[in-house]
Amino acid sequence: MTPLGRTELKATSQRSVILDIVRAGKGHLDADEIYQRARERLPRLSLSTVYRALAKFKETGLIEERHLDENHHHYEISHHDEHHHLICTGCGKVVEFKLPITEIIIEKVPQAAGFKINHSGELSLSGMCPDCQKKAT
Amino acid sequence: MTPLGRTELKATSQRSVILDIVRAGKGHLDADEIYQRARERLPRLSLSTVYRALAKFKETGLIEERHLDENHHHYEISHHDEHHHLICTGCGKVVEFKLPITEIIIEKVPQAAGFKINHSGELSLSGMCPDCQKKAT
DNA sequence: GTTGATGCAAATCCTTTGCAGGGCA
DNA sequence: TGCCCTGCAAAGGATTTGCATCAAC
Repeated sequence: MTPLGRTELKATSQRSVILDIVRAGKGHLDADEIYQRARERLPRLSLSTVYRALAKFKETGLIEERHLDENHHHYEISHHDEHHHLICTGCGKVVEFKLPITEIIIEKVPQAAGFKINHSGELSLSGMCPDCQKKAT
Repeated sequence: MTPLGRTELKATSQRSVILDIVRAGKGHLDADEIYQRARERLPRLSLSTVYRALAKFKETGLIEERHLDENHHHYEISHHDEHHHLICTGCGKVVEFKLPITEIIIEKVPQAAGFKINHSGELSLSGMCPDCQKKAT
């Protein structure tokens, strides 16, 4: 079986399909969406396998868990640059952008002095995109 | 019964106790913690009342819901200035700080142009505080 | 052959809802 | 009085876990 990145995880077909889907999903899929898509290729797949695979991937740093909204998680392949999300409350569109928030904070926030902020610092803002603002009028 | 801020909500003893606790909790209590504390004063209180009161308070803008961690919500009295949280992964300490992230983004992120970012934009970072870094060595 | 991964079902956690009774305006 | 609020119990969605089986190393 093709190895999964450079991890020590046992490579199974389930895992490679799941990882594939997360990769193709451009980062904004939740567990259930991943499950639905994976099932088209592996009809006997179970949801718990999806959760367990995602947990392992997260543990080894292959993917990251995001909290775009309040009720469940979304997953994306780990990037190495710091990026964040802006979600339109109108149409649900997700805009990804880069900004070194961590640096900005270290620089401007005295209370953060000495804190070792980890890479997974995440910023999710919501707002209304130009299109939806027009529609709303 | 003492009115609850300047809202039109019906004032009940449950609600005033709950609001009191949220206020005293300095913003980092979840529903169950609020429930436990409120029960000391109102032994017959039910958890659903807590959830319903929090929902109402949120709706009227009296409090805000935060997503400091992955599994449940935290509540705090609405502030009028934009502030964010830095959570220590070692001891769980929460440091609040002020920073006009929204402005910074509008200014530096081209993709955000035209977006109307709403006030509730929130940033939660995690990291390790100086004390915990020492202990970890 | 071992060890870790899977599928299934049941369990758990957090939150919401239905309903009948009760309290504030 | 009328309407909103409450408590209780049951329902709901997301995620986790126990267990026997199975596949990767």
